Amino acid sequence: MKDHQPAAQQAGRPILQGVSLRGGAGGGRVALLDAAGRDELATIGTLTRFPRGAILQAEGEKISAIFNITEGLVKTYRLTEDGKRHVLAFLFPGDLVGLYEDYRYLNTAEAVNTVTAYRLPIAALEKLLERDPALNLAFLSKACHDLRQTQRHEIMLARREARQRLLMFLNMLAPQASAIAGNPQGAVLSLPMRRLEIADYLGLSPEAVSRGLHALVREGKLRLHGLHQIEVLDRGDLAALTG
Amino acid sequence: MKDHQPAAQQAGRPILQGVSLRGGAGGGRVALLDAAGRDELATIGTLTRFPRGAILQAEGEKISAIFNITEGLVKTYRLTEDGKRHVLAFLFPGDLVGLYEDYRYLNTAEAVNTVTAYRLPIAALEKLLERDPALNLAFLSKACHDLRQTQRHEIMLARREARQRLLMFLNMLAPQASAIAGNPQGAVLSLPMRRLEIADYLGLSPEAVSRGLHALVREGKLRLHGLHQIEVLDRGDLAALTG
DNA sequence: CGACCCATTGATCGGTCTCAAACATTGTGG
DNA sequence: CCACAATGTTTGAGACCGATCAATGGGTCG
Repeated sequence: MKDHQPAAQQAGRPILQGVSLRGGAGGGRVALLDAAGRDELATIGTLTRFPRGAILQAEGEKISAIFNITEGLVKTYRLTEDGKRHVLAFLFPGDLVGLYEDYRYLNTAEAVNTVTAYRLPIAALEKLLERDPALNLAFLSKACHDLRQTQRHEIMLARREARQRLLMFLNMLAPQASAIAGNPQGAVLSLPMRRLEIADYLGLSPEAVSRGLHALVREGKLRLHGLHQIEVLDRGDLAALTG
Repeated sequence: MKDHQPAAQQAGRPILQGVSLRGGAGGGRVALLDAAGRDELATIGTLTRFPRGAILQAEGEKISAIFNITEGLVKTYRLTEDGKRHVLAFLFPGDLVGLYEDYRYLNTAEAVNTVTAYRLPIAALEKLLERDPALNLAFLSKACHDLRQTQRHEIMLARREARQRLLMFLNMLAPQASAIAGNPQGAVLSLPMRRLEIADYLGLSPEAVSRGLHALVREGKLRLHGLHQIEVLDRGDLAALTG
């Protein structure tokens, strides 16, 4: 139970988090920027606030800035021609939003709950990256982190059964879980997103998500406290699926 | 990793390809390194040759170097505890192999056919990245490129029907296709990998891949010339799924 | 040229999607 | 503060699609 340290995040300053390319910290998520780097980003950035449902950036839109989340949860998604929506990632404080190609956003980014984020104009950011190698390295580290994360997501999607996708999903959220007093095996996961959003992330129907979760409850591995709090009773089953 | 031999010098020079972060080239895949950058990599690198089936690096192994492919095709995969194999990517000349975390490879990389690649020792590469901002930026560009590619792959996997996954797969290979003389609509795709490898990449059984391909043949959209050459008769259907 | 591996084809089974309806939660205005 | 309305969630029944198992045919490499 070493995690749970969002203490480092003041809502007022940029912060970049991820697993560093250099080892250390036992493979845990750490700050990729020192104070100087954060100050530099703060210089060019503007703190912005988004209510739930707000679109930070839309697929195909000409890029003007990327965002660094300091509070709240953001989802990025893409729409397919048959009207389905695929959620590519849930982004937390310390993450960057705004992958682009040919200076156009690839995905739509939407606030899942109330979000505060630093808006970093792309032109200023590029100049900064050109002249600050440390910042450049931090962004490279972050990109590699996101790449690893996306690969894990991909492996989740390759699982055929809803049950296993759900278990891997819960496992990915485990690091962010708060420990339960008196039960080191258990933890309470906070899921701010709706069932439909989970379904779009897992490539399932919301019905399948619901059925899967309740099946795990019946098996005695989970307990639901409302819709957005999940108590993991046996963390062993989850850990087995890290692959 | 016992079956690799140093290769002749003329087999290639380091080359890094991808869609640049800066626009230009109409979003096409371009060289991310200038001559100077390539020379720098050549200085620390060793050209190496791998026969089909050779393991360039194994999941969980302590990292010693990453590879820059100059010829041939590499697949990266991860094994799940139920014995299934998920292929994360097919890597072509101009690509990098060796994503790691905590200085251990995340995935296994295997040569699909005869491969030549530059072996770049990680320590030397890190030093180079520290003192050369241009190289650093090129690697950041490449990481973003791979991230976009992985997201496309993810969206493919989220498709429910085998037919659509196959179409998106062919569409991703389209840029590498050689045009057919006299038919601007058509192209010949080269698929060096086996059906099983395609299946592991698409999250399908090899039977489903076979059935899907032949269904497209029956519809008159494809023609097979042997197992590794696919002629695309109507490129329109593919383009519709760019996702 | 032969042996092995891979690719194809066929039949059955299982799991999720879909459609539909009951239920719970959230947000709103009186 | 409560009641109502609008979403969002859960549960059920049937259809569809790919996985699996099994067998045949074709390529490839020694």
